[in-house]
Amino acid sequence: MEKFITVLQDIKTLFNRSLSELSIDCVVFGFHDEQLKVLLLRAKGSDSWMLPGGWILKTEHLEDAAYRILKERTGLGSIFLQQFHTFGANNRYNGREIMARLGLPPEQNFFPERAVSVGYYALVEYSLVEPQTDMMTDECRWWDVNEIPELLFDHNEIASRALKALRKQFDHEALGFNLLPEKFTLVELQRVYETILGLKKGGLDRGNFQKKILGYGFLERLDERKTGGAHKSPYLYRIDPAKYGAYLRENE
Amino acid sequence: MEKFITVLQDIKTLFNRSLSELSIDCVVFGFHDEQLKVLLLRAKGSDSWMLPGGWILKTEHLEDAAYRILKERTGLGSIFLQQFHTFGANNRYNGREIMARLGLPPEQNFFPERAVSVGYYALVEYSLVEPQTDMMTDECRWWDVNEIPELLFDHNEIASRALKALRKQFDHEALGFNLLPEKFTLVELQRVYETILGLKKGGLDRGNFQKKILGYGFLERLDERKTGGAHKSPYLYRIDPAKYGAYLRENE
DNA sequence: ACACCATTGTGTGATTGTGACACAATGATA
DNA sequence: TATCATTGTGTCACAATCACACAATGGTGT
Repeated sequence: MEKFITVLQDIKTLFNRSLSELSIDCVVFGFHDEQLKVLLLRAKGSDSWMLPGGWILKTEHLEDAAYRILKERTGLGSIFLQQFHTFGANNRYNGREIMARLGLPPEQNFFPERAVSVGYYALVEYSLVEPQTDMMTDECRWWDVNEIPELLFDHNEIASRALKALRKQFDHEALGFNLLPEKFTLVELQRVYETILGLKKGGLDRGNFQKKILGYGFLERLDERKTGGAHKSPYLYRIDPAKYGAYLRENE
Repeated sequence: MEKFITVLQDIKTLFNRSLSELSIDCVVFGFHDEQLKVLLLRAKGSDSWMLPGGWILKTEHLEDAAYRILKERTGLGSIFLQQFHTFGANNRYNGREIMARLGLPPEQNFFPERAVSVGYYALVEYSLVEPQTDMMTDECRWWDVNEIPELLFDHNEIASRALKALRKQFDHEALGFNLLPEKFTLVELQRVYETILGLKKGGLDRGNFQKKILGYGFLERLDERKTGGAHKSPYLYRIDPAKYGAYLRENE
């Protein structure tokens, strides 16, 4: 109970320093085992899962807040991060409900009556992430994107909308490698695309996919090959940062 | 001065009923004289122009707030409205600056220290709009999108980002008719597309444009023709709501 | 050591989509 | 009634995409 009171003090201090009506929620995507994954947190002392998120400090740029929150949860600094929608249903959140979930008297609610949340999605390299909990949660782990449980608040809607935004952006911008290690083969990249677009293995024609991706002109073929498979070993590729920058500028 | 005090009372009341750290700004697009137009407001007693916007009521859905603000400024109820970005630079807005602009002592600032703003853009039929001022402004009129003056706060950035978002959405969704009257010719629609995409008259091939648009399958050709031109009179078209709904569902 | 096999790198031909252009039809004008 | 800008529609070349083919290759099993 002592510890609980300390936590509540922390929260009160946080609200004093933050824009208390406005939060950020992040949908962190990773790729592992030929599956698209999402990072979720379990609320302290409950079975309820939620997206990583937090309040924006009064002195803080919105985007900096998103980077800070992701850094706290994943340990990663350099991340592909994209704002995709702001959620403002007037019933999407309820301070009293949170009090109740924490086992506190709802009538003493000190959370804001209502909050609007800015949604970001992130693409990260799965293997580099070390999921970390915060003071409100006691578990943080990856979930398969097709097996997301019922989440708190409107987080299911946020997650599904993030996936939709991700798919849309994938259609006309080359982003797949953000989910892969620095060096990767073209077939690995193809699996990322197939998974995100909801296709089965081989749903994209291998030859055509490789021609298309290489046609963008920002992939650099290394002399190195990936060994270990019982077959011809494929070349490894990596992003050429200069050429990728040029590609981004062309496609505005 | 009496009136001023009344206005300030109004503002204080408004803040008590609203999420005071969070505002909405709207970029209202219209089409007239073969030009894309934006609706701007002039701040009371100054030469400074700004976007229509406002605070979100505590009990109000974010999207309802955007519709309310647009209704107040344009008199229109049914509008194509699209959230496109949320602006959260920590220096984008300054309560003291507003006080100064209103000719009030900055140290008595009662505006929020900082505000984040959700950006919406709207497509409206130019001829139906009756620009209306509010208590903070004394002029409201259309500006050519290429002649937007320097605006207050970060409104220039919001406007240019809205235009970018509009162009992007135009690329892969049929929206042009939202800017036109109920009945229109295909060449009128073509001019809308050319203007928004930044092309000159005839920049799109007429034949190909018509085939493409009609190929979407949601335009209904009327028996009526548009007369008055010194040439063959073109057919009028209108949206078939049922078929347009089907088109939207297909394209997710 | 050697045949085998899944996979890779690359090529080819068919199909589809798009862009450039052509032309007869038409409605107002003089 | 001839003229003319504009409209409705069609054709054709070219580019992009798709479906498929095949030799090359690195590991596996005998």
